[in-house]
Amino acid sequence: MTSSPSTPSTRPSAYPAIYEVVRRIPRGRVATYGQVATLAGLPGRARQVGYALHALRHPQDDAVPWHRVINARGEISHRAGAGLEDHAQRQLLEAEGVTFDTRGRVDLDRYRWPR
DNA sequence: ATGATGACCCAAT
DNA sequence: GATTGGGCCATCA
Repeated sequence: MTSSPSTPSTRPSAYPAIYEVVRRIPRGRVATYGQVATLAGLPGRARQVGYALHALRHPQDDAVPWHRVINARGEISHRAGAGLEDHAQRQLLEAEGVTFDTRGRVDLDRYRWPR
C-alpha cells in the first residue's frame, strides 16, 4: 500500500494490525487478547488489544468480530458492573457453535485459534 | 505536565 | 483452585 507516513495516533482506532488479526479469526473459533497482541506484532501488550476493541463501541461488527476475543482464562471479559448487554458476546459465540461450561468458560484447548 | 483506569497476562504464593 | 503483586502502555480527568 504505497506507504503510510507514520500516521501519528492523533485519533482512536490506531491499531489496524489488531483489527486485521481479529478479522482473521474463523467463525466458531476464539482467540485470547494475548494471542491477538502477539499475532499483531505487539507481544505483551494484551491490554492495548482490549482497548482497541473497546474503541469499536460494540456495534454490529461483521467486519471485526470482537466477540471472538476472550481472555486467557477462556472467560468473557467485560467492564466492571457488566449488565445484560454483556450477554451478547456469549450468545454470539454460542450461535457460532462455541459451547460454554457451567462456569461460563470456553474450552480453549478446543476452540482456540490458531490451533 | 502528572495520576488513575482499563474488554489483560503471568509468575509466585 | 483462589489471591497477590508486577508489568504493559493508550486514554481520560
